[in-house]
Amino acid sequence: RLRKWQRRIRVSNATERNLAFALSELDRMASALGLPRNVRETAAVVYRDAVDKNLIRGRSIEGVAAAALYAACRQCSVPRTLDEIAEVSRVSRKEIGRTYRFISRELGLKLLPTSPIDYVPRFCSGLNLKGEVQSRAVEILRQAGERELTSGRGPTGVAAAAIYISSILGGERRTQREVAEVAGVTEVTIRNRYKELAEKLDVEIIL
Amino acid sequence: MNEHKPEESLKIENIVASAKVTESLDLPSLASQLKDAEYNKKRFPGVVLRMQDPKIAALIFGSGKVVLTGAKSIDSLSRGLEILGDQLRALGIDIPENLTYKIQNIVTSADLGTPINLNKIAVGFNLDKIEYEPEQFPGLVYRLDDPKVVVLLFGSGKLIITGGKVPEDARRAVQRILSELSNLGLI
DNA sequence: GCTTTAAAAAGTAACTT
DNA sequence: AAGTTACTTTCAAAAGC
Repeated sequence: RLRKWQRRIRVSNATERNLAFALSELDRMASALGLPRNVRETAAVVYRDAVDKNLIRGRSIEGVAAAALYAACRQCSVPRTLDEIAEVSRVSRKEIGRTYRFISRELGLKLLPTSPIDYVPRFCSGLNLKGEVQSRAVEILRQAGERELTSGRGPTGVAAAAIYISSILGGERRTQREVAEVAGVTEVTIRNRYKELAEKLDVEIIL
Repeated sequence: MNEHKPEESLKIENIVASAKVTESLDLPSLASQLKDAEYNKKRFPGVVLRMQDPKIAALIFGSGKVVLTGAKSIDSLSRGLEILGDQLRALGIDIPENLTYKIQNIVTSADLGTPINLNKIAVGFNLDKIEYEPEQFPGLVYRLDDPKVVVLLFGSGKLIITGGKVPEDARRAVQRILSELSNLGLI
């Protein structure tokens, strides 16, 4: 019947319109965060999967888009914190986190907790630190992980402390304030993590 | 102190219970007559009454139903309800002598006595019963089906068990977690 | 889902001294 | 840099938006 066709067309239009809006949102947020294309594409796949499983019901397109982008960053090993995603979204950090948990579970994303190591490249380039300093920071974090110095600590704080230490070891010292700035944590946090790493990893530093 | 007997470290930190003390209550007059009462209908539909003796906070509703929170033992919870009943009777309200209540949630703390690696637990335990986002919160959230409680595990080995209805739920939860950790060689 | 209550855990944040 | 306060997470009930 004609009615049926009109309805299909209407639904189809709405669906396409919503998808187009979601994709433009993903692109807008990704651009604001300077994310590479593969992350945007991953986010688009996550979003489409969420739509296919009707996970949008009762949720805002923007919320799901933001959660999809957050998940995509983690899947691609270029994590952004919930706060960073929230900064370029109109949705609150709390809502993004809640939606992320939901789609993550429903889509079976099985994402492991974010590793501090994944933050090293971004933070180091933000501090103009060479690859050698970067490698040393990664090594410090690897050891820290083995010695249980990362349990319960914020990944960004631990990564920042490791970078602070490696920048000194590599003769390219960055102040706690500079590192804190790019890592988005306070100097107090860097100090606490740094003291812990320094004493438990016998990485003696002469200042 | 409790290093070798996690079960002896169990401590009830808070009990939430509900009860029905009468058929209906006039909250505005209650709020004005009770000393430590607080009432802002715009903010919350119930009267908030804080008791000092057993340090308990009571939420009193117009339906005659009440919620008690803050009790650290079932005994103090009972005493708190009795005191609330007496205070209402002192205001000339008919309140039954033997008030009954229902425990809705018990929050218990415990200590495994040994630090634990949350990352390894996050990998070893059933992924869909666990949530561990150190960026957001330092504790690992573990949802058990039996007993039906939620446990927060910390790197220090300390735990918070919540959602239980009886004290025994916390003990069983700790027992189960201890065996699961030893089965995985994580403790 | 939100509002209000209470309480612990450990990390991080924001102020004040 | 030390202290203090406060917020993150979990839970449940209540009446109503």
